[in-house]
Amino acid sequence: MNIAQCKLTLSQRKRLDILAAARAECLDAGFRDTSMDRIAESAQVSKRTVYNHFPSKEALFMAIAAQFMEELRQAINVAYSSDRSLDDQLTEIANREISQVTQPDYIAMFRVFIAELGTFRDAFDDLLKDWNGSVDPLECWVEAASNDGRLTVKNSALAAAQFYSLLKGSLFWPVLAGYRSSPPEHERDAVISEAVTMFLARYESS
Amino acid sequence: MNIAQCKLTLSQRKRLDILAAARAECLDAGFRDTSMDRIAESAQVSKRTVYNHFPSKEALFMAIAAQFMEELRQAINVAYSSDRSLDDQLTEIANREISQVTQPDYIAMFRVFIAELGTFRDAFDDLLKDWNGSVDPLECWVEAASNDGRLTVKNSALAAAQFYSLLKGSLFWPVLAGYRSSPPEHERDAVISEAVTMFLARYESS
DNA sequence: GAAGATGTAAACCCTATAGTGTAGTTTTTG
DNA sequence: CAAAAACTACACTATAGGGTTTACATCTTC
Repeated sequence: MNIAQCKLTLSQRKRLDILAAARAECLDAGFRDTSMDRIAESAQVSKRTVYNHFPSKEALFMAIAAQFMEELRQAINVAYSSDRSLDDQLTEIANREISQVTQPDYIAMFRVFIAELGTFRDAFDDLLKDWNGSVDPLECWVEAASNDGRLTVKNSALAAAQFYSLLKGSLFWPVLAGYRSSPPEHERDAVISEAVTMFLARYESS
Repeated sequence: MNIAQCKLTLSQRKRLDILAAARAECLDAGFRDTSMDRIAESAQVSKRTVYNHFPSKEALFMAIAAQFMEELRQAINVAYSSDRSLDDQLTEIANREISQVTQPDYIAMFRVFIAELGTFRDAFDDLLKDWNGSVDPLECWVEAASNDGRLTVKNSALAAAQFYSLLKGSLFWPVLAGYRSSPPEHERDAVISEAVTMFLARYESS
């Protein structure tokens, strides 16, 4: 459970230990079903120390959420290339997206957040504000391909959303919602390939 | 909060009152954050009566889940028509699906279930068993249109899933996950129209 | 090496809530 | 109407868990 020691002060190390432990416990049992006592024990830290770093359970949870979103911000940066086929590039984008989105931890964390949406809506809204402000890399890609004359797209934001929808609608959301299990590799590939085909059938310049 | 009186015995009425109250409280605050006392009060029933009908909070919750799924089973039955344009028929299917799926109560209930997924996974799996066994009406529609020679589809299940994905990926899932608010009417229409266009661009027989 | 920040352990308070037991009242039913 | 079944009010148990306090130990930094 301990983080690599590095050159951090004891206090900083403990803080990271607490965050890591809290996160692990959340993924394992959900935020509601873990207690500050358990988190402290799992982090090998006294309960009081937890409260020294985080004034309340709520604050600890929001710190986890912020940390998680920070990780997601390492966004997929797919630059458009006029040399490679569109099919190739879209398949690569899709594979990266799906790799991220099918990680068990990602799904579990997402579920935990949805579960707490009712309680923490305001705090979440704050976190989402700048996230929603950022530009979607796929949208940029679509625009670039459009400017290059290889796609005919009017609304690139909508087109990008459509592509994501085709992927996640089969491979992510139903798993998150718990009405199907994680898709096997061959299905993953089939869905991606069909999404690319459909997208190009609609938007590729003739 | 009372159900229409009809010719039910007192006991039956109470049972329905309890279910309705529990459901309302769930939608309002989530299952975890409502108590049996509150449910009893809201149903205008003594707490003991609640426990006479449902042996535990868990049992009560699963009864709500079963009731909810039963309602959803009143599935959309869109018969394929060889007279009407495909565009028209798909738009109608989409509108019905989206109407259902954008109801605030539907979304809230879905969220509650996701929140409890960790705790009740086994019980949910039982509920899902026969739900997953049933045939998807859109899949039937696609097959009918295919047999009629107006669509060229190899995998109709996947094609149906793609169509749903295009709709829900913009209009439902992000709302459920809480990272966007309910879409305004004009966006709803635009997404539906673009989904239909994309679907036909891919599958309509030339 | 001393001051001040930080960590530790354990007891403690307070509140919420699932679930039960009981004694008495109302509704259903034969 | 009488018996059985269901409902009610209410007190009670048991437990969990967030958060605080205290007395003492350890680490960081000047």
